[in-house]
Amino acid sequence: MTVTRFAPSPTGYLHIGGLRTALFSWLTAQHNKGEFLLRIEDTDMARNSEEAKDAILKAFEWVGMSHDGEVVYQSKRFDLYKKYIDQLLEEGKAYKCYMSKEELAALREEQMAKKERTRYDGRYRDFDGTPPEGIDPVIRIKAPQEGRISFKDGVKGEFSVEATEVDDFVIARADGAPTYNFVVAIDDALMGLTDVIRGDDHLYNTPKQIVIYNALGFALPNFYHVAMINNEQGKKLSKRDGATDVMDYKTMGYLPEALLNFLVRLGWSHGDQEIFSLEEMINLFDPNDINKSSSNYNLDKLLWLNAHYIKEASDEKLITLLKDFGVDLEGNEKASIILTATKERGKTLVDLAEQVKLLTVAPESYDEKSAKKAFKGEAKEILSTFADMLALAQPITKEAYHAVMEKIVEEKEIGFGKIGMPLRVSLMGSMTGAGMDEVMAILGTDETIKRIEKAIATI
RNA sequence: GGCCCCAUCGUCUAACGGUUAGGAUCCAUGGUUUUCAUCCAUGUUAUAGGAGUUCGAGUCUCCUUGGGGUCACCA
Repeated sequence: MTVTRFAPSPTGYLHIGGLRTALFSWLTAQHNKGEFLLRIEDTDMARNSEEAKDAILKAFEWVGMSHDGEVVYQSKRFDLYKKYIDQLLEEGKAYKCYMSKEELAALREEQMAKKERTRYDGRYRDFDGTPPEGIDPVIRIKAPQEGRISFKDGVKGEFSVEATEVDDFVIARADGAPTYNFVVAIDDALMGLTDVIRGDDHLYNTPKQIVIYNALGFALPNFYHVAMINNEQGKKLSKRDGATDVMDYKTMGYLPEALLNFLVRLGWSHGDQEIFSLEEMINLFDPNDINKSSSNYNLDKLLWLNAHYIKEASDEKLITLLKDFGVDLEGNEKASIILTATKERGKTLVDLAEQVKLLTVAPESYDEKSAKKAFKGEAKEILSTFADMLALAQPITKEAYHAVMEKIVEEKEIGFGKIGMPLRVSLMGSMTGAGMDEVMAILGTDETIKRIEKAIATI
């Protein structure tokens, strides 16, 4: 059975790039009817935070990517890691290193001065003398000293490094706490991972983890190292490039399906297809099809996708979503007609909420340019006559309102714009928006007349 | 700096070594719409540069350039 995972460290919010690799992992699991596990990498007690962990979990909930089984916390597995450290020590595959941090720093500086690669020199690898006083040793793994460490990567292809590139790295700190590369290898193996899909910033951790897999006799999973997402200039994505926190997208009025559709197309494609439902993604996704090159983040496409998913969304769904944006249409008998009049005009839920408010809340003021253009000449008189005609006709449907408009155009022998423009500004405050007949049907006769009279008073 | 990875329209991407280098987005223009938006149609824009292999290179090789990653008792 296919088992994949996402393994964030709880030091901040869920990053948009992290969500993409998580999505790739999740899709791989779903496609193969396998499992997608979640593991919190909280071995660094100093940097962890409970809030960060909750924020990550919340983001997953929002996008609807559920994980299988219980969330695994590395901080609760220290006994387990300790057992493996002791085992390696016993088998002579790991050893205690008494080098102080100062000595290590000095060594590093020396190597840098000689423009060499900085690496531990293995001085305690075969040490059997008397250890120096007052130093709590770290535990280092005996990494191979010659040959190459190689593996097949599903994205990058065959990948290998010189064994000399991997030094005897620390697997347990002086205080006994295990380190990242050590616990990742153990957990990935013990949790039964078949496919490890992660950012390619982990590419160089893989040889280290392979050293651990080999020392402990674990079978290797398949590795997929996905290239990073950069900003539009091809530079590393930072906060200055806009939102990097997944939950910011919720605040900005994006639908999770739009965000996921956007992300799945970064580094992956299926012919000319742009729109993917979750089901289609699951059916079509294969991590072996992930592109090697990094991709750049660009908001245009996300906005386009979001507009698409808003147009597709059902009224019930939009009613629920809009509640977070200050608009409550629950129980409003005109909800449906309001949404059909507005949903094509909003690229985000924020936009959509504004459009809805234009209809449900009378304009406070009139856009200066629009008013100047619309409230001139005989506009005042036309509006007044129109209000009278409405009061008399008491139309209800959109068609009935349209008939009244046609009537005034005919009787006064004017163009449609002569009534349309001033009416629009009176009702909406500016010259844009939904069809007038639609708007009036939503407002109702009383409210329409009220807004017209208010406008007339300002002319 | 050492080691490694990457390179097609502005952006996301497609193209058994053989296509007029395709689609989407963006932008522009036109149509529909009394307006805006939607929708539809049309158009502009790309194989980073240089060698080589080949009858034939976006695709294979090498160099250059550019970008990225990584070199912790962080994860």
